[in-house]
Amino acid sequence: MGNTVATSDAGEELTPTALFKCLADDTRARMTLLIAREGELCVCELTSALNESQPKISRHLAQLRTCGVLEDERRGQWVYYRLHSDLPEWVLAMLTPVMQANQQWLESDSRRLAKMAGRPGRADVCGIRGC
Amino acid sequence: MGNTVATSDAGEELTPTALFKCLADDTRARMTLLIAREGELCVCELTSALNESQPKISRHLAQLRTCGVLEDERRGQWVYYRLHSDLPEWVLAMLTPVMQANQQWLESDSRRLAKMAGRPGRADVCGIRGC
DNA sequence: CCCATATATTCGGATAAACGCATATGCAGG
DNA sequence: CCTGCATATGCGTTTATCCGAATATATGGG
Repeated sequence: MGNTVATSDAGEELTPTALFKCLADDTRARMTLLIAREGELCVCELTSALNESQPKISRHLAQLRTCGVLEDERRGQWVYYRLHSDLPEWVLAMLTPVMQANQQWLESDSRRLAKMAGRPGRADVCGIRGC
Repeated sequence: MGNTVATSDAGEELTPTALFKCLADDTRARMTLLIAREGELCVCELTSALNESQPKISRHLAQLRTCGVLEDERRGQWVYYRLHSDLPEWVLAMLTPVMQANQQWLESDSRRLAKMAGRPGRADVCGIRGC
């Protein structure tokens, strides 16, 4: 089982400008806020949620990972992305109100995510919890 | 006395992406955080603080004004910029921790601002309060 | 009215960012 | 091993962004 935690460690220090640049794209902003809300999501979930091509999603994820905003972990055939565990406090303090106040902006994405068939690692098909 | 409050009103709604794009530039990020800290600053103060050309500062200020992040007010020969009074709460909630946690990142800018000679509307020359 | 200072805008040109498409890599299962 | 699904990356092109230099507008004062 190839479980690999990517300790990309962000290398560079995360300045305000660098962070804003990372988030200054529709795809990246939506993904980051979705991930902040859901805890973690794999590439195929993000592809469905944002309704974009897989290469596009993957390339933007790589950017967020390189910036140190996200970290990835492979579990079997899927790669899950979540907020980087070494993220400075102020980044979380910044992201939280943005996410909370913009739920409606994420609505169509979260609707597609909820409707997605065959989600890995979750109770599929049947949307009822504990089914 | 040509006092003019620019009610630019932001027109468009401020999405997370639009906001991040506004701030995704070193000049704009620095100016915005400096203004958030100082309350308001005029163009010549920002030009000194950031040590950049006046056209460059002015162009970036225009962008921040167009986005609805800043509002401007002319007082005599100077134009003062401050955070837009109609800014959604979540924008302030986002900016505040960024500003507070990155004082050191703003250090050289604030040092230049403090040392600036001939600042309008403030006690010049002598740096001592109540002088 | 003219000058000095403060600020805004226009114009090319250079650089970087984002995209679509094709392709490579990685893992699971038969 | 071979196939299928998930994910990543390389490449060429289009598009957006940023900049310096020059210039335009606005204000206040003699």
